[in-house]
Amino acid sequence: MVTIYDIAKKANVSPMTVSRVINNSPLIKESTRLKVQQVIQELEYIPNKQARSLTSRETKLVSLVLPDISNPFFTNIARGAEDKALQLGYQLILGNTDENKEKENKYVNMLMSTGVDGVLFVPTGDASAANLKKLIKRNVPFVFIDRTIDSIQADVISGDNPDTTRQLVNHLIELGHTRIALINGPTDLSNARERAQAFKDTLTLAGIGHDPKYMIETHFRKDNLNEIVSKLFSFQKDERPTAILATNNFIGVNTLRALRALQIRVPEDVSVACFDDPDIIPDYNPFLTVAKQPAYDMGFLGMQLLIERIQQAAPASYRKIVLPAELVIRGSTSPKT
Amino acid sequence: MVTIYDIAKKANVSPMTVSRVINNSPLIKESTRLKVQQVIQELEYIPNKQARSLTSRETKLVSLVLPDISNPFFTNIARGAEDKALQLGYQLILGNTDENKEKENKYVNMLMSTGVDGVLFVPTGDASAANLKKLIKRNVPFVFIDRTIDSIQADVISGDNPDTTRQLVNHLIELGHTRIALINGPTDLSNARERAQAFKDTLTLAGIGHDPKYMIETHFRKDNLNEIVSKLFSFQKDERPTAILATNNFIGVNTLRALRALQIRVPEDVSVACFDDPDIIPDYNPFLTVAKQPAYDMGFLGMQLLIERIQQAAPASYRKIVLPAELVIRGSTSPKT
DNA sequence: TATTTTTATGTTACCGATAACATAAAAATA
DNA sequence: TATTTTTATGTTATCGGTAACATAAAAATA
Repeated sequence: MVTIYDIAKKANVSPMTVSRVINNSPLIKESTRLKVQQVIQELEYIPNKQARSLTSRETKLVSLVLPDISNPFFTNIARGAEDKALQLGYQLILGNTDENKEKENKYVNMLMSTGVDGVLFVPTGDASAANLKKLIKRNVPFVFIDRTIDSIQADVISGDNPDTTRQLVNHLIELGHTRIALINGPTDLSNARERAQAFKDTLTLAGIGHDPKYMIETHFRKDNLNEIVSKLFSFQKDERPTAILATNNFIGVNTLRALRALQIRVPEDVSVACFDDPDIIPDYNPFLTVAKQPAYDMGFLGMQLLIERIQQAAPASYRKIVLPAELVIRGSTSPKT
Repeated sequence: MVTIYDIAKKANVSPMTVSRVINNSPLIKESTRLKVQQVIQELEYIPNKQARSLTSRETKLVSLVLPDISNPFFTNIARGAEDKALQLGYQLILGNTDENKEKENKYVNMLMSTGVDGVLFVPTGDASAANLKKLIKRNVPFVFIDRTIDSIQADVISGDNPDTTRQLVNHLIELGHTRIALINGPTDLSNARERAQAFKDTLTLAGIGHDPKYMIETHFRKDNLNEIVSKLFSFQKDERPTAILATNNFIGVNTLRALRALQIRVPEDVSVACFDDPDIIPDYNPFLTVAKQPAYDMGFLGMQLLIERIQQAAPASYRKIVLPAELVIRGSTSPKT
């Protein structure tokens, strides 16, 4: 490996002079600069970042810890985050937690050892607090994305959960639905809690009221929901839901599949809407009515907040950026029959 | 930051003893080991990987350089690669080239500086050779995934391009199509070349023959193909293609969109099939007939080959693993009318 | 008990860069 | 020309680990 010592020897200068040239120090004579740069070119020298970070105390590495990159919502977040990171000279380390606290813990430990300068973080649940406290102790800044942890202060980028829920529920109400079921993620996640609350509030405000039997809690993962859905439809005919709101794309698709397995037609027998598009390149005939959260922008802005924080260019008080979603009405929702 | 020196002082041993405990050296007295481990726990010591890699000459970082993580084909590759990396104790740095040689070059330079132990590489084209030669010079192993570069030797994981093309073309032929157009990626990419060749061969073998006017070259990116498609349909009626084969998912969707814009119906007026599903969670009613390449496995196996290579556990001769695709027939292809 | 061997621990130097200080050369001033 | 100031370069120590060698303590052997 070519080092500054090799360059120094060949250029007849001290290693420190080479270092100065590399770092564009202004106190270098033009002739020396040229001579050294020439040798750098010649030997194809590339600075060793590990050595550098030992003194500089920064690695120019950041991480994005999220549940599953193959969820298109997170795929877009990742793309936005990587774009911003590259633009600002950082490299992105990716981690998939699968909503699993042990995996999350493993990543946090590895990342601290690797010395990442900061983490864009989608927590797996309230138990993430312990992991985040480790980061705080080590002075590793992080930014919450999509979800927060009440007990931990940090910058936040999230969708507008109350407003988005309201949009979706009101869309269903406008179609004449009154028995609307909510299939939600685990309520130890802030976004699931906020969506559940807004769901109830919106129904109450519309004078419909809510009933716990229509509010189901499951996971934000690919899963089989046959049992849950069949239970919803085991009610008496005039008690069965005529619409289902799924609080993320995986739940939306899980629900569609369960309905198909149970031979319940969509939208004839039941309307279905969800948060986030399951398709990243909407196909010819996308089917699901969704509220599209601006995932790419969330990743992009999140990375920006993070790097500002890393470079101490951020205000002392934590920022919370809430982005609106766009309702896209498609074939999976129709007027109540 | 807590270092081995802090541990050493508190435990009344030398830093080297601490280092030995951390690395499970067998020459440590049990009582010392316990004492040191106790202090490590107490001070929540975490080893500094940068310092370590300075002597060990490995960073336990690997990179995946691909065109665009938001293409579901590559999303799945990424997920597979990350899973394997984590399993073997490596962290994954992600890079999106957007099929752009300059971006690719930028990543390669950054990665060498960062000191990644290896790279899983989807080259952007023949011009990638220069970048790869830099890696070779620095002794950074890499594995090709999806595409190769003729002039560069390395392990390879790819789909079975000839066989997959054959499956798709034969499916169209069986439906009665004879005027089949190919909308392909740039033929300075090995996969595009192989697909073009197999396309011609399959048609020839079927006694249909091929015509350059039905073979279009474009990009493997999201793009507007209105012009290209409208040209194909500007032929006399009995010369117009009745089927289109797109060589990746983006081209497939681009084509569908162009056809819709031109009010050409699918599959009534023209059948469309492509490589790789555009949807990662196939929606309720996926439309496109596709050949699904096993992207997750490609990423997983690719990472395995790479890490074997890094750890010098690989055979001297380069390995090439070719994985078959699965034809999924859906509504975008139908018998010729 | 003295000597050798084994086991456990410590010392020193180094990985590749840079910060902080020291010094030499050149330019400006007296 | 001598002295001061400025500019350019060099030296030394350090970041946090570990390899290689050195040495001390304990155990085994003579």
